[in-house]
Amino acid sequence: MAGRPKHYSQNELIDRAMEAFWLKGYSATSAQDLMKAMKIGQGSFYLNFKGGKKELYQKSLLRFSETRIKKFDKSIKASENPLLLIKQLFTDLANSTTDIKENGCYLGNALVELSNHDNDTKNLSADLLLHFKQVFEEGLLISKKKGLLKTSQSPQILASHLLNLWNGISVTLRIPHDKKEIKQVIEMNLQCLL
Amino acid sequence: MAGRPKHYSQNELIDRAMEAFWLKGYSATSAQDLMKAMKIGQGSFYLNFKGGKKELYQKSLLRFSETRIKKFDKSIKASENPLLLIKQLFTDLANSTTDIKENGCYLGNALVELSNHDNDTKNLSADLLLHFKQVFEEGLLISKKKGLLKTSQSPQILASHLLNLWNGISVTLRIPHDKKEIKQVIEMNLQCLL
DNA sequence: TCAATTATGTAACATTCATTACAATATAAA
DNA sequence: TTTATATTGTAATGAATGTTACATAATTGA
Repeated sequence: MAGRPKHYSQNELIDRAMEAFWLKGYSATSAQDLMKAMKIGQGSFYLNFKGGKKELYQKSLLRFSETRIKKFDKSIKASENPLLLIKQLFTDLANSTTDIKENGCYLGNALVELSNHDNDTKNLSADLLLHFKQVFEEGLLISKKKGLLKTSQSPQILASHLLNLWNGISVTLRIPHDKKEIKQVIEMNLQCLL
Repeated sequence: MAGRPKHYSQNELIDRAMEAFWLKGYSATSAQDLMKAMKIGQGSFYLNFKGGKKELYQKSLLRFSETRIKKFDKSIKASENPLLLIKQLFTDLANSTTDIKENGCYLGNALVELSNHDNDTKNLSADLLLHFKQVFEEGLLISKKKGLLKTSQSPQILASHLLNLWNGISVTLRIPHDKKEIKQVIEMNLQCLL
């Protein structure tokens, strides 16, 4: 117990690595890219992440969930009208005011790229996306109790629909498009939340 | 003009390579994987595809479009009721009777994996997906003329919705799910085609 | 001040990667 | 049969990969 102090916290490192991974995906982001993004050398890299690149990536997926999705979860639970928050999430996505921009969903990208050749990481990203879906369902259940959601469609199916919409838009935004059109599509897809 | 005859047609090679790419994606599929799948050596590989792996991949994307999407296009144009064909496409997707199974959309995978680090290939896959969308729109226009599509929503927006639904389901299917639930989601999303 | 401990930076490593070079092989036309 | 031409298989190449080893540096507690 003592020793030379670290320059950075591990979470800072992970956040910087996440930026790099988000930009180019897992395979195309080299260990050198990562160390450059984290501003550390190889020594520190393999000291902090003994599992190397793969461990770092998985930790970045977890951190993504534990920051952004948890944040959304809390705001849903604290909100007077969760339906509005959900709608806002999607209009923000279309407006690219979030940092997702044209880089897709961080979890969805992992799911697509690593399916069929890294089962551990695939399962991890899938689990985290399922958690995202649960947050949707929670918001819908609360809304239903409050009388804000009047449709007879079950919150479970609606949550599944919302996760699917999220996955779709995250991909569709990477295709050249008219913003208005995407917004209309989103609005159409949210009509069921009445 | 003479010389030793080829063992295979180039399209046969591309089809076999496509299987390999579909399974593991672009980066994770090595040139050796490809030659093994195509059952040829390095000599033949670089003779047929002078641009190497990248050229082969792009040709596989084009071939995907020129076989499957064109096939769908023709059946749409020949159909009495294009709406039914569109619905069938999605229910087939949910049932995984197509060869997409859990490997996602071949074009969508390319779009997601290669965005932000290979612009040529990204643009190619995006273009081909836009063509897919046009086929949807065509089917909707025909249906409207025939009086099969009664909604006031424009075919353009509906086509955009269908492409987005396709992108979404292709990703969502990779998450552990209940088939019934996905089918309900699809049905809900096709309600607008009335 | 010295020892123990932890972090950092550099050099080296083995492996894999996509690709090239080239000799051997097989066919068609002359 | 010979010549020209095209395909195939093998060996080799050079660059990039992720990772390990280790000497150096910085800090705390004794």
